[in-house]
Formats: sequence, structure tokens, C-alpha cells
Amino acid sequence: MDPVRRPATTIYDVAALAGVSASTVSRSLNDSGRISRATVEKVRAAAAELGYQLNPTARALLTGRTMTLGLVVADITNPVVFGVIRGAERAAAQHGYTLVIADAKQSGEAELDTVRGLVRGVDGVVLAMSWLPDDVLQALAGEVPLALVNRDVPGLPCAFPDVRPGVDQLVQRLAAGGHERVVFVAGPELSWIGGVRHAAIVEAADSAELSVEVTAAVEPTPEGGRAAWSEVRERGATAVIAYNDLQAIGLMLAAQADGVAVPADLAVAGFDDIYGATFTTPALTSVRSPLEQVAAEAVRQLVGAPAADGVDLTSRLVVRGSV
Amino acid sequence: MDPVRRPATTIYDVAALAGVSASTVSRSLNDSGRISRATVEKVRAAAAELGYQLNPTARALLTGRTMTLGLVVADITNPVVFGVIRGAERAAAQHGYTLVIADAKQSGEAELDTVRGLVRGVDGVVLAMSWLPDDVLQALAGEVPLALVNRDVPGLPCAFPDVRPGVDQLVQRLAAGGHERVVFVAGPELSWIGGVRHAAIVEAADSAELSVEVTAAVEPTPEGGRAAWSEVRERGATAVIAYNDLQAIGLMLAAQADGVAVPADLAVAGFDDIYGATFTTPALTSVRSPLEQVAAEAVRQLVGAPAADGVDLTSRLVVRGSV
DNA sequence: CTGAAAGCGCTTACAG
DNA sequence: CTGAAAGCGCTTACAG
Repeated sequence: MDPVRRPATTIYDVAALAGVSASTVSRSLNDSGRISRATVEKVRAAAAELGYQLNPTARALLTGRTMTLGLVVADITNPVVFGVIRGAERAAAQHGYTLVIADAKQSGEAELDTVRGLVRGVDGVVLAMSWLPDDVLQALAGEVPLALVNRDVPGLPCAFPDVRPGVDQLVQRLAAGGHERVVFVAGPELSWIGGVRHAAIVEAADSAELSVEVTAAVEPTPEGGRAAWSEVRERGATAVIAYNDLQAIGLMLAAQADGVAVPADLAVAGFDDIYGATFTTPALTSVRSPLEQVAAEAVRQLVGAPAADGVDLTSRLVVRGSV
Repeated sequence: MDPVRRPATTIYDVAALAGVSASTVSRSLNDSGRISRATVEKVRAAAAELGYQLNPTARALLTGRTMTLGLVVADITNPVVFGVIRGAERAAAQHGYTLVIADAKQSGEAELDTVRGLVRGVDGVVLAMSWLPDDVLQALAGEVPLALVNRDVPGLPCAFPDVRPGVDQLVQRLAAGGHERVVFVAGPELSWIGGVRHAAIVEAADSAELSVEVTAAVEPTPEGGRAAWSEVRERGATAVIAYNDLQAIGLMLAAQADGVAVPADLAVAGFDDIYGATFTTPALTSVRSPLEQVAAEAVRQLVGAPAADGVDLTSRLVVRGSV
């Protein structure tokens, strides 16, 4: 791979061409003031002529900052991470950072290994939908600056959506539709956001005088949703809210395969409004959270940039045919 | 972000604790031979005690290699890139590289900018589903080692699946099903793999004595598929093969919305067998390519590792309800 | 088998 | 306003 690359031009090449010292080149290019305009322009011209590009490695060694951020996602197979990746990348670029994306492969152990492997090469790590317990995360934050997406751990920078508005809309809609038995399909036990979703549903149901039951925990996948279907059916639910869209889709397909009409016999809703939520028939109703903004917010906190105003991390209901 | 990090322990700390020179530490840790077993163990113990971790930046500056690879995907929103990301990441890790993932946002210009931004920080770049023309790619390869996924450009390392086996199976199945008018929905004009797919279909159709028409080019998205539906209908097709699954899904939904029964009135198939191909009713029949292996193969070529045997880059038909 | 020294490409006090 | 020099943390000829 190596032989192809021509030796990169350095600051010294530029200095020689411009007839100044390397220090002056460095200062001119970083316009740190204190250099005469004429010199700056001479240096700029020389740099342009040689096609000079800063060697980020050298700078990183000196400054101790790599200007690289790690993003560890719980499971890159879940379409919900798209938004997170997009938002994190946009925010990272905006603050001058490069983003390294790594997959934790749906396992806390793999996640920990992944972060550890990143530690020396990045200035900070964003953990999205982490499977690790609070104390492990707090300890990890001693090794490398950390920020969390869809999680709230005391003492750590965290960003997560406010799920209540969307959940309220969903529950009210179900109540208005005459549903009385609503079942919530539980996500992984370690999922913090799952607990938040459940709590928001229970609270909204209380005010709407609706009863909500919860199933045993299943995987946050279509297979998990399929697996939960029999329990949902036994509970005699007329409406089901899944931990996420993947589950909702699996459950809906399983129910339809059993001859259940959606939404006539069973209303189905999920969370995340993933890409693919419109592929089903009927299309899936879902509580959508602005994950791009949430991820961007986590990055902002991580790099210590000032808060932008007008960031709205509020969820909302996307109504489609399944409810 | 900075103040949190404790000053990292260096090779000199280890050297001091072990009572040897820094050179010896370096050599011991890289077991470059020529160091007595006793010394190596002493150094290892000291390193472990201090929790020493190599500073990759310093090594990179010295060796000129960052041990980082860039992966630029045409559109991270397309589920088809999952496999590419997974395969590339696995292969990169296997060869000791870290993978930086960047999104070209479905635009050749953005793609070029993205690669340029990566150039100085990586040892090589994998371009997946590139939108750039051959000559631009060849020129780019002069700036940074390049490898291509789903593309064949003379003179560059390339990896792509053999689509013919899967296409043959699909076309034979259509022929056996009595279809006579097959329409292929064209993908983006710049898509090399689109041309390959089309050619394979025409060839297979010829041997099966089936006629194949092709539509105007549309976007490789569900919206593109929807947009192509009217043309497909006008052509009186009884079977349609889309450039990719996303198109196939969009087209199928549009047809169904017009009261067309799938597969009774219209057989629909796509390419890629994306995650989500089973979300539709009926589930989508698709020609699946081993993109993980293809991506891993591109990485292998990029880093110049010897070819592993038993890599099979052959496509196959995944039969579901839509055909 | 081990060490002293140079150097990778930058930035930044320290002088002038 | 500009330059000479030191140093970031490593690796690697060059000596011994």
C-alpha cells in the first residue's frame, strides 16, 4: 500500500520556497496573528503551489489531541443508528473532528473492548444505546472522556429525547380509538431507554384511564417481536406498543400470519420511526425521536462547545396505518 | 474534554521502572527478537504495572502509517451498506487497522471531498458503490491507496460479486412461471453495478427466450421505485426486476396501492436482500450478494494481505413471496 | 543483548 | 514581526 504514495510535502518545503522559517510557516497557516500580511500571503502561495497539507499526526503528537472522536453503536444492524451516525458525524465535522464508528455487536463485553481499543486514538467517545451498567460507564469515563446517547448516567454528559409528548399522543389516540387492553412489549432489561418508554406509557395510560400490561423482555429485533406475539395474544390485547419498531414489525407480521387484521383487530405501534417503517402493510405508526439532534447534542457536550439554542429533543407521533 | 485525562504513561516511565533504556522497552514490547527473555519479562511486567498503552500517534509519525483505513459509503441510509461496513470493519480489525467510516451523501462531489479530507489521516481508502467516474478514481488513487467495492476500474484494486448465478436463478424462475414481459428498472446512470446487473439479466433472458425491457433511470430509493411504477405498468409487465431492493419495495407498494396483486398480477424482485426485505407483504424475493465478503476482500487487497482461500463472491437468489 | 542518539512533522515558549 | 531550538512519544540504524 505504501509505495504508491509520494513523500508528502512538509512545512520545511513550504518554508524553503517562501524563503522563511518553518515557525513562520506554521504561524502563517494557523493565522495566529503577529505575522505580516505580506509574509502570510507569500507562505500561503507557496503552500498552495506545493499542495501542502498539514500532517494531522504530527500535530496530534504535539498537542496531545487527535481531533478524532469515537462513536460506538450498540448494533449497527439496527436502522435506528442511522440517525445517530448522521447526527454525530455532522456535529463532529462542524467542530473540526473526524468520527470513527465502531460496532459493539449487541454485547456489553464487546462494547467495553471496543471503547478500550479506541481510548488512545481518540479525544473522546460517544456511546449510543450503551449496554453497560452505570458504574462501568463511570469508571470508563476516567479513561477517556465519554458522552452518552439515549442514556442518563449521573455525572456523565448525556443526551436523550423527551419521549413523553410522542407517547402521550399515542396513548390518547389509542384511548380515543376505544382500546382498553394495551400491552407493552419490553425491550432488553439493560436498556435504560426501554424503562423510560415504559414509564412514560404507564403515566400517560393512567391519565387516560387505560390499563397497560407489560410482557417479558425480548430482543429488540423482529425476531423478538415475533417471539412476543403469543404472549400478547394470550393477554387479549387490542393494542400493542413495542419497545422499538423492529419488534413492532416482527410482531405485526406474526399476528398477520395468524390471521389477525391490523389495525382492525390489533393496533400496533413502535418507537424510532426507522427507515423501513413504511415497508409494512399497513405502514407502522411510531413514536419518533430526533436522534440526529440527540447525537449532535452528545457530541457538542463531549467537545465542550457552547450550547446552541433552538435544539428540540422532543418526540412526536408519526401516524400511519397500523393504529 | 482535556482536563479529565491523566497524563499517559510513556515508554520512559516503563523504562525507568524496569531499569532499562527506552530502546529496550520498545524492542521488548514489539518482540523484535534480540532481547533476552528475562529483560522482556521485566519490561512486560513494568508495562503491565503502569498500565502502559502505546501511543499510536507517535508511532504513526515515525512510521508514516496511521494504521487507519477510511471507508466511504455512497449513502449510509441505504441498508445495503450494513454488510459492507461489517465486512470492512472485520477485515480491517483482522489486519490491525482501525476503520473510519464516512458518508458520501449520495453525491459524487461530496464523495470526492470526503476522500480528500481523509487522505492525510489514513493509510488507504475503501470506496463502496462510488459515484465517481473511472478517470477521477484513477487520479485519486495517486493521492491515496484506493480499493473499490462493487466497481471495476482498470488498474485499481476492486472487489465485486458475481451476480450471474443469482440472476440466472431468478430469470429461470420467471420463465418457468410463464412470464413473458419482464421489465428492469434502471438504477442511477453512473452505477457500474447497475450496468452489470442489467447485462446479466439480458443475457439470462436471452437463453430463456424472455424479452426484457428497461425503464428510464430512477433513484435507487423507494421513491425511485414508486416513480418507476407508472412506466412499468404502461409497458404491461407481468414481472419486474428492480435495480435494488429499495426500488423494488417502493414499486411494489405503489402497485399494491393501485390494486395490483403481488405476485399474482405482478412478480417483483430486487437486488441486495437488504435488512427489511422481509418487512413487506409479500416478503421480497431478491438476488443476494455476499457484500460482507466483498468488502473484506477489498480491504484485504488494500492492505496487501495474501488472498485467503475459500472466498466465494457468488450471488444467489433468495426466494420469498413476491415472485 | 543493550543503550545513546537521531529523527518523524509539527508547535510554541524564548529571544531578538 | 521573525527565527532557532526544544520537545511531543515513539522506532531504528549505529555502536558497543
